[in-house]
Amino acid sequence: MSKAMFEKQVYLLLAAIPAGQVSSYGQLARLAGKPNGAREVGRLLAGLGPDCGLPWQRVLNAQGAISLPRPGSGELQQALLEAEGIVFKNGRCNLKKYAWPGPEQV
DNA sequence: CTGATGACAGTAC
DNA sequence: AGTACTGCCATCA
Repeated sequence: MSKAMFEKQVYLLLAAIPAGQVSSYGQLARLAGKPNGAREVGRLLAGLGPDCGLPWQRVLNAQGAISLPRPGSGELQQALLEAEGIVFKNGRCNLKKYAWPGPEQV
């Protein structure tokens, strides 16, 4: 039951991330109610698929880098984020600058 | 049930 | 700053 709520919260938060901003697995997990459920968030996104209709590409790890198991998808994600205005630096972006929710949202 | 794995995170060196 | 180890939680063999 809580599990369903958790994934629902994750979907909601994911859909709430505005273009040009990114969030981390741990951040979403924390907002969803699981401070240490980062892995569950990643598992959830992995089960969704590339065309689930949600901005899964706006979710990065705590280092602001792409953690996709398949390099091909990683390239796609980076391209999508760059199309939204995210500037990548050596495979990483300024998480502090694009982090959501930022200090102004909190 | 036990052990291993994973789109992670935090701390230690 | 970059690498290594450990911790958490859920799923799979």
